[in-house]
Amino acid sequence: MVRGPFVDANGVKKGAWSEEEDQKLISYIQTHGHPNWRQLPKLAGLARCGKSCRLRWMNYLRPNLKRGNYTPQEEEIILKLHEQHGNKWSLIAEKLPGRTDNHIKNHWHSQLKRRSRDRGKSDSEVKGNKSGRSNNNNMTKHSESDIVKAVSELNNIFESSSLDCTETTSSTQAGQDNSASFLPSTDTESSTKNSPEEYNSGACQEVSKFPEFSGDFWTEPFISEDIYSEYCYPNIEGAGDMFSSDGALLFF
DNA sequence: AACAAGGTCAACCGCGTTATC
DNA sequence: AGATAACGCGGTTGACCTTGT
Repeated sequence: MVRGPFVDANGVKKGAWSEEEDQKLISYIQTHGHPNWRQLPKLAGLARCGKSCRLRWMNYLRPNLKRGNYTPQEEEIILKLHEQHGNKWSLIAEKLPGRTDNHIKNHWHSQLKRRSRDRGKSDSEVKGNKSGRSNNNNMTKHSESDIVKAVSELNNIFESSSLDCTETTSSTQAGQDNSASFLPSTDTESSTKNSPEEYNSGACQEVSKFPEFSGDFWTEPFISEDIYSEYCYPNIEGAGDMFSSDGALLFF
């Protein structure tokens, strides 16, 4: 799925990341943070450029990333925000905790672009589309208030969610949406070698303290970024500044 | 079963913006 | 104020996967 690893003329490694490289990057950022991406690869013992390290961390290794299928709510927000802002993926990503601009961009190009196009067609045209998923076809142009409302509803879900950091729950149920797979799984048999989940579990030294995330992203308590900073940036001050004292996200 | 076409997604590249000297 | 470095964003690529024929 990804370019095979190779070394360019400057001795900089490119292409797919190995597990060892991931662990080096995770381990370094865990301890030192990432005040300077340019210097980071050298200090971390990686033969990568800073950009590559940053991208790998931001899109794949960073704790609290949400992977797996997009929920209808998420897709709706993406569609609305894209309608309003265009290809401002980082801006859209800000409204979708756990999703990265790169992921959203990919999802847009692979699925939502088509759906958005269908919205511009008449109902009869859309019905004639054999691959059309009709659940969103009745949507119309969105006003700013629509978007604010949708995002606000999501924020309410996050803010109203309680979180007990000391609580551990049973391992995830078989067959459920793996959208919360950024959390380390306690089921070692089911974890896939080289999976991002496995990497992320290594990113946090005290993985057993993570509460298990056992349900849908939109209905389960959202994992507070305080936990993110506490467990994954144990040595970095102010890592949780982007969150309010009660743990609510300050994204909105 | 074999092949082709389209889909998916991690990663790279180039450029604009911001920070620092 | 200008030059340079560093960062971040959006577009694009390329290899694997899935689906259709």
